[in-house]
Parts: sequence; C-alpha cells; structure tokens
Amino acid sequence: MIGKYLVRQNGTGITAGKIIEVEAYIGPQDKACHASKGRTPRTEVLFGPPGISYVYLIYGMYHCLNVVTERAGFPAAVLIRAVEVNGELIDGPGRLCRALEIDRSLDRLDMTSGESMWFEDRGAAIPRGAIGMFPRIGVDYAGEWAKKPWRFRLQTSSGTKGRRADLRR
DNA sequence: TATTTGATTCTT
DNA sequence: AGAATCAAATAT
Repeated sequence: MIGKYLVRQNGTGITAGKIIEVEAYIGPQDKACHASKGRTPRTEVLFGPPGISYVYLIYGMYHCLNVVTERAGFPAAVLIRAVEVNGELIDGPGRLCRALEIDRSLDRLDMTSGESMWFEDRGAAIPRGAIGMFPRIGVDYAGEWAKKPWRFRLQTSSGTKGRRADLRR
C-alpha cells in the first residue's frame, strides 16, 4: 500500500494523500491486533472480507483508519499512519483522520466501491529499499508481538519538512 | 453497574 | 511526565 493514494471525497471536494506509513495487524495470535481477543461487535469486521474500512475512536479523542486485509475468516488489517497531501506530510493516524475528515461514520465502508473513500494506484514506482521496517507504535502491552517489524515507512525527501497541524478543538 | 484500558497527540 | 476524553472490554 505504500506509495498508493488514499482518496477521500466529502461534501466539499476530493483530497488525495500519498500513503507514507502503515502498520500491519495480523491474525488472532497477534496480541496487538484488536481481533486477538475474539469476535466482538467491534472487531467483527476484521473477520470479514478484505477491502472494508475499520475506523475506531482511540483515547476518546482520535480516530484511526484501517482497511481489512486477508481472506474472510482470517482477521487482519492495515493501519494507515501517515500520508502526504499536496507535499505536506500528515504524520500520525489521529492527525490523518482529522485532516481527511474521517470518523466512525466511515466505519465498515467498502473501499472498493469508489464512494467517499478509496485507494488509487497513481503509478508511482517505489524503489526496493525505499521502504523501512520498524516496530509498531503504542503496542508495548502486546509482549513479543510488540517487537514485530510490521510498521512500514517510505523514506521520502519531504519526510521531515511536514508542518505540524494544530488539531486542538 | 463499575472500573480499566487504549493501534494518540498535545502541553507542561 | 501528564492531560484530554470515551467506547469497548473486563471486572464486579
């Protein structure tokens, strides 16, 4: 997914963000994956077919956007952590969702339907080696699973020049 | 019904 | 290091 575009359409227009950083959450054994504690109303979507969004509220303040991956029956998803919009880095899942106006109304959306939110391949070739692998963030509670190098980030020249948007209310 | 927690971000 | 802030999970 790195280098592809996340496109968001709302009432006011279309915003496209190049995907810079993602994290993978893979399977029922992955203690960091929300599905590791079994099926609940909240995590049910993770067990379904791929291509469906999973948006949840975290810490009472921020939304996180994921997309379900893998076949139906095997729970897995990818968290979108950072995108680049018009050359500006939006770094962090909470900031990203605020910037693109993504909230729980977009939970369980079919992202292959081309409505409200979808992915596009705009042909940007990502060189091998341009993608770094790192441990996932904020999952220390997951024991050994916290050490898995399942965070992937595109090393961009603009990687450090992004402005920090003030997201306070 | 009550308490704890969390795939974050911001201020101090 | 701590606050903001709440739905979902867990404990009671």
